[in-house]
Parts: sequence; C-alpha cells; structure tokens
Amino acid sequence: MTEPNTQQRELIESTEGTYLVDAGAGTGKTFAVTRRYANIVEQSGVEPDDVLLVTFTNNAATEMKERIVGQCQYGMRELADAPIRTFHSLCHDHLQEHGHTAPAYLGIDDTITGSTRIVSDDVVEDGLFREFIDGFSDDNPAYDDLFRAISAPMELLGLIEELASKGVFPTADGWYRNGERYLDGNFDAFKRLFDDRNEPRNDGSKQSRLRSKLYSYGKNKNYLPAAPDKAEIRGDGKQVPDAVAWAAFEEDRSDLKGFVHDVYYDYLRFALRRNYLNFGFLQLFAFVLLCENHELRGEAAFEYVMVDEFQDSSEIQFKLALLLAGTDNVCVVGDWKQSIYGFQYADVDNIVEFETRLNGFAEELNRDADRVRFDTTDVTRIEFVENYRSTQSILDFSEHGLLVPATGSEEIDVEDTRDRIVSLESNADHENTTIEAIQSEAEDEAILAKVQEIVGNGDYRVEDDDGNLRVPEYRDIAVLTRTRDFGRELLETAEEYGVPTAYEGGIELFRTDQAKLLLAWLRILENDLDRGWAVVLEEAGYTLDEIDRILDRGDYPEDMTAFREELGAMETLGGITRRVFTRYGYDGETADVILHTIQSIHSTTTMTQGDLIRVIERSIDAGSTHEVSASAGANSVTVQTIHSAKGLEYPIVILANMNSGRYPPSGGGSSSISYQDPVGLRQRKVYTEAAQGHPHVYDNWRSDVLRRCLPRDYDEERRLLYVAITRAESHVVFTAGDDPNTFLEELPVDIESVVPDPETVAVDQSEQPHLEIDIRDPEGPVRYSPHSLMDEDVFEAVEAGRGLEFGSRVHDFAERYALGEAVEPQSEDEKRIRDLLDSMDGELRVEESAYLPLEVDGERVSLHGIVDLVHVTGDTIEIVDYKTDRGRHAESEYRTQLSVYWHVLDAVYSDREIAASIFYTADGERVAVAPFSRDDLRELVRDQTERM
DNA sequence: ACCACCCGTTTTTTT
DNA sequence: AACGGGTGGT
Repeated sequence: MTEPNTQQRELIESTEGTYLVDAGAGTGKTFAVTRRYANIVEQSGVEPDDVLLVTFTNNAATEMKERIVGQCQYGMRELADAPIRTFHSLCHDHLQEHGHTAPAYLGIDDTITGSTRIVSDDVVEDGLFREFIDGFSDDNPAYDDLFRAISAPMELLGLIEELASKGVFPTADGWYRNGERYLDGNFDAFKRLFDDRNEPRNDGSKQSRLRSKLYSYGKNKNYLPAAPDKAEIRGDGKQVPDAVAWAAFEEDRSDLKGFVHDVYYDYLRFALRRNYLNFGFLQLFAFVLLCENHELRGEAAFEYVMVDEFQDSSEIQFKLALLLAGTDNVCVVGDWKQSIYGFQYADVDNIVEFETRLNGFAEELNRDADRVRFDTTDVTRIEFVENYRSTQSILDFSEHGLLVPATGSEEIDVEDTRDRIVSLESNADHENTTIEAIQSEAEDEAILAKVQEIVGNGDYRVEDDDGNLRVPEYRDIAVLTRTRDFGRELLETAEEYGVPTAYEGGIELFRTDQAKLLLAWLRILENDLDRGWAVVLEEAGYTLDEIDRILDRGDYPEDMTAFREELGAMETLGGITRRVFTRYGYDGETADVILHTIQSIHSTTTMTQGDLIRVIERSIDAGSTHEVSASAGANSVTVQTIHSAKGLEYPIVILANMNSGRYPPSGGGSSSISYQDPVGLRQRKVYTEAAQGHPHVYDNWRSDVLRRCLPRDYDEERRLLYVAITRAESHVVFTAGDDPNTFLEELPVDIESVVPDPETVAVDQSEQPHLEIDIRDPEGPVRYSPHSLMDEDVFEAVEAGRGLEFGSRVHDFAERYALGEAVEPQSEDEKRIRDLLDSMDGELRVEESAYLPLEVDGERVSLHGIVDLVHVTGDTIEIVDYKTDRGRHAESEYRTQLSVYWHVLDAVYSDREIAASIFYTADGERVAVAPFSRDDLRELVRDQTERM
C-alpha cells in the first residue's frame, strides 16, 4: 500500500479537530495513523514531543516508530524518546518525575519515587496481596464478620482492580471525586434492564425470562428470616411484580462500602510502604496527579493526541487521554468489533458510545476546574471501508460472526447490530476462497488431516507477494482457538504425527518440564522426598517399578545425592535454579524466562525455598502464563489463541474447538463482593451472629435477584469469532468435535462429518519415530521374568507373593513347576501344562522378580501384561502364553505382548530362531502367533503406555 | 404444540 | 451459574 484511499487520506490530512475513526480489520489502520503522524510533525512549529501516540503494547509502539521513520524526515534516533508509547509507560514516567506528591492527594502519607517498582507478575502480586490481607484482617477485628462471609479474600484484589480501572479511588475519609456514585449503582439504568428481562414472551403466553430464572430463587440457599419468599418474588402471573425491582435494588450498603474502602485504601498504603505499584495503581496515581496538579497537567498536555486500538482502552484510560489533551486535536482509532479484552478492563462503550462518553467525562472532569478546555461536541467520524487483507466472501461471512446466537434461546437485535457494522469492501485481486466446516470425533486428527489436505492443494491456492496464486505451504496456515489448552493438546498430537507446528503466545511456564524439574529439586531440598525424587528419577529414565523401589528403600543414586548436597550449599534461589538448568542442559528461552521470573519474585520479596515452592504450586494451579518467544518455525503451522492472533493475518485460518462447552460466567460473577454496572457494589453473603440458628453465613436474597436481572452478555464471544474469521486472507475452516457449539451450527456453512484416516495425517511414514526396544543393561539381570513387562500394581503384588490375585492357579502351578519346585498337578489343566513343560528340553525360564528395562522411542516404559513361559534352546526360543480356553479376543490381545517379547528377545539372542505361541490348557492345543512388525507394534505400544 | 418445571453437565481469554 | 434436554401437564 503506497497511496492512501479516500477515507485514509481524509484522516491523514485532517490533523486539526476531534476524530473517531472506525477502522475495521485489515483496512490499513497503522498505515494511515503513521502517515497522519508524519503529516503532523512535518508542520512547522510541531515537534514529535507535541504529539502523543498511544498504543496498547510496547511492540505496537516500536512498530509504529519503525513505520513512521519510513514516512517522514525524522530518524529512529530522534523518535526514540518521542511520546509514542502505552498508557502504562506514560503514567510510569510521569510518576517517576512528579509522583512524589501524588499519594498525598488521596491523603496517603507516602511518596512515589524513581525507586518504586512496578509489579507486573500476577503471581508476585497475589503473594503480596495475600500478605496484606492477612495483616489487614488481623488488624481490623471489626471486619471479622465480613471476612467470615468471604470465601476467598483474594477476590478483593480483583474488585480493587476493577474499581481502579473505572476511576473509583478511595481517599483518607471517603471516595475520590464522584467515585461513590459508581458504588451506589444507578436504579433507572437497572430498571430498564429489569423491565426488559421481565417482558412476557410469546405474546404474553409465556412467563418472562426473569421469572423463569427466578424459579431457582431460594434453592440451596440460606436466607435471613426477613427475606421474601419465592411466591412473593415471582408473583402469580407471567411477570415478576414491579415492586421487586426496587426492593432488590435498594439496600443499605454503607457498611460494605466502608469495608471495601478500608481494604482498598490500606492496600494502596501497603503497596507504597513496600515501594511497589501494580499496573492499575500506576494509572490511578497518574490520573490523580494530572487531575489535581493543574500546572503539571498544563505541562504534560499535548497539542495532538492519537489513540490506536481504542476499543481496548479502559474507562480510566479514556479519562487520562482527556487530561493529556491540551487541544481538541484528539483522534481515536479503533474497531468495536474487535474489542475482546473485557477481562482486562477494556470497555467497548468507550468506542461505541464515544460521543456520549466524551461529553460526560469532560463534564465530570470540569465540575470544579477547567480540565478539558476544548469543545467536545464536534466529533468527525471517519469510516474505513476498503479491506486489503481478505476476499469479499470472507468479509461478508465475518459479519455473521457478530450476529449468531450463542445459545439456542438467545435473541440478538440483528437490525441494531447491523446498523453499527461498517461493511468492508475487499481489495483482493482474486476471489479464490473457501469457507467450510468439519466435525469429527477425533478433532485433533481431523485438523491435522485437513492441514495435510490443504498443503500443496490447488483448491486452496493463496496469493503470494506479487499477487499471483500459488499452492499453500504449512506456514500459510494458522490454527486459532479460544483456549490455550486446546492449542497445547493439538500441538502434542501434531508432534506425534510429525506435522510441523509451532505454538505462539504465552505458555504456562510452570507446567513446563524445566519448571517441574526445578520444583522437584526444591522439594528434595525441602525434604518433601517422594514427590521430588519421583520426578527426578523418572527424568533419569527409571521405570515406575524401579522408582517405587528406590523410594521405598531410600537408596538414591549417588550422583544425585551428591548433586543435592551441591544445591544445598548454594545461597540463592537464582543460583539453585541456574545450577539445576545447567545440569539438565536447559539453556533455551523457557529456562531463561523461569530464571528471570524467579529472580524478579526474589527481588520483590524475601523468600525461602519453601515460599518459592508454594509460589510455583500456586502458579500451576492458577494456570498463570508468561510469554516465551518461540523460535519461529521455518515452515510450520502456527497454533495460537485468537487473542494472541489479533492484529495478525494468515492466508488460511483453521478456527478450531468450536465445541459446545458452556461459557462460564465472566468477571467477578462468583465473588462474594463484586462491583457491577449498573447495580453497584454488592455482597453475596453476609455473616450474622445475631440471627437464630446455624450456620451463620446467610445468602443475600437481594443479590440473588439482581444477578438474575443482568443478562449474560455473549457479545464479546461473538467479537472473538469475528476477530478469528477476519485473520484469514483466503480460506477459513471451522472445526469441532462431535458436539459443535451453537455458533457453528447457526453460521451459514454446512458442517461435514469426517473420520480422519491416521495414514493421511502422518507426515511421512519413513520419518516417523520407530519403536526402539533396547535392553539398557545387557549384563543386567540374568534371569528375566514374564512379570517384568507388566504394570506396577501387578509387579508389587507378585513381589509380595500375592501373584495369585492376578493369575489363575494354573499360572501359579506353571511357574513353580518350571522353577523346579516339587509341586503336583491338581487338575487336568495343570497336567497338560506339566506335559508341555516336560516335552521341552533345554532351559526353561520363568522367574518372578527380575526386571527388564525397556525403552520406546527413547523413553523408558513398562508394559502391561504377563507372558508365561520362555523356552530357550541352543538355536530356538519359544515364547508361550497359557490361556485356559479360547476367548473371543484371546489371540489378538496376547499377540501384542508376545510381539513385544519377540522383539526384545530378538535383540538379545540375535543368533536364535524365535517363535511365539498360545497354549490352551483346556484342550492342550498350541497355536502359533505371528508377531506384529515393529511399526505396527509402535502404535499399539504407544496406546498402552499412554494409559499409564 | 407449547409451557413450567426439573436435573445433569461443564467450567476462558492475558497487556 | 446457566445451559440443554427431559418430563409431564394443559
């Protein structure tokens, strides 16, 4: 794109005034914004320092700078310090320079200085907050009743962050500015929701949605005696009585507000005393500073303000932008359809209701001083309609994503939504496009089979850099999913089949092998021996059987105990971590990030090994993630979450995991104390000592009713769908398991059921890993056992002399007889076995306690199953398994085990002829069994090992 | 055919 | 928590 289109030109050239730009996916937003920036700074008298360009990530800021350098006279060096940055980094700088007095505006007797750290790691902040809240509850016995009713005090941190993102801050003796209004809620707005939910359906014949929901009012609940009963709440008609709205909304919440205020305010003081701020507090104090310090605001204000990705901004960020705007030259660029960061406090209404909010916020800020000194009523809208990424079919289809219901009963205002969508027009030269959907019991395999089908297939041609069509490669394909879990599992399956894939985005750092080993060694150091050693020994290649025995006896390998001593002598956690990684040769990105994370945790708090263990355990539980940049696979399929794919584009998008998992309630839905627009601050449970009876924790009936009045909003799920579809240039494939979700069912695309053929999935059979059966220690146990290849429970039982639990008397007899014990056959079966054994000359081997370490594809395994007899002569070996009679599946079942033995023995006794057979003791018949080939066995063995 | 009621199932995203 | 689906009544 070298020349701007009409709408882009309008934005680029209109440098003065207030603009709201609707820039849909792939419409050249960055191009236009950077050109506009270049245009502004090239005016005489305007320097880069006069222009604020806000992005939401540091990467985006860097990209902007790079693009700008290519479009104007300024070089990278001159732009290095230009205010092209995120809200967070801007706030950080202001506080470093002028933040000294910021806390005083809230009545806090502390300061922010250059040494105040930013805690960005959730796990670190959780730990700090935990420490704070423990102290707070000890220091405030007056709040004991409230704490008794709160199931998880950690919820309070989420509540504080939510309030901070809206600009609700505590002061020494109340709430900052009009913050309290938020906490009280808005009855009129609530009543509108209530009435909407309370409308009878089907022309009045069906009860309202609200009344239906209130069916479970009081179920499994424990209300205070004064609570209205169910009949009173639901009424006897199709609607909930009107009076219920006020009865539920109106409540004396002064105690609750007081509690939240004190927790919030004291946590701010705690953080400052500990000399740290979180992201939310950074913006909180910067806002207070800019609001109160008029002189500073004047200095800090910019002549031009541009905010990119405005749909990702939070309420406090919108207000910050207003404080930072010295003139009406404010330009926000974004796409409401791509607002998918609500959980991060992004507020889509910032862009949807831009004009209203702009005026409302300005009025509020100007209440007691002239803070927003420009006319906020004159906003020019610019709509980008030309799309440079996708084909028209994909653009048209993507709009359906915003209109499909999420559940069978959800009704969407299609007209209203359509009106808000600015339809895009494709600029693509070709219309070679496909949109399809598949469902399969084995979704992973179906996806991989589809990938194999697509690669090199003329039906899926894509556009190359010169605008010509070519057949696709792996690198042209991205698999996008809503959840990380699905992506991770797909990646594992892909590795098995050898399909080249690369995962991009945050990984659950503490669930990696590196972290597990580190945790194991920390546990060994902390004397949590079994849990630590089991992992370490397993990594070293010991079988589960061996590990059990080492743990029982405590005779750990010498080099490992020596290593433990070495670690024990080390002084820092960072040192221990480094040493563990060195031992295992972990020197990649993941190890680096773990080390870095641990060091950052360590420098923030004083921590012991035990503390670190608990931090890692909590991180694992919380599934907290850290960004680890994967080395870009040369030519591989990208697997990532839709969130991390935002802003990217791929010729072919496979939108996976379109399955019917219910979407769980979002944002604070289940917390004991929550803030929610428009009902305000609410408490779900109360502790009332004075009330009769037990237990003392009572559910709040008002909160129960209010909750059911607030409709579950699936809009963000739909926008997620929209974002995913619009990543595609030419082709989209939706995939689901056996139960597609309502989205997929309602989209105008036929769902094809497929049964993937594993043969077509695997990349290249000759490059597949082969079954490597190795006897690690050929000198090892001379006598090996049929019982060696079996699961650990059986092994233990046999060792303990309880073998009969797992084998018939016949087997017990056979074993003893073969071992030369003086046993007499008691039954016909046993006689036949005796005859069989007698007929065999040479060496009979049937032992019970030896073991046979096996390796499959480089990993140690133990196998299920027992083989009863191995008969070795000078030039033959016979493997025999006894079976009482011919069951339906006997032969095929035993063939696997016999085959494993066959290959094991083949490796040891390469000079002998090996045969396998089953001996049916009921009729004394022996049936030869042909062993599976190694390749066939590999699949079967994998199945078995996976079950362990 | 439609409705109220009842019950079993499933459970995220990350600057 | 709230969805889909089953049951039994009108």
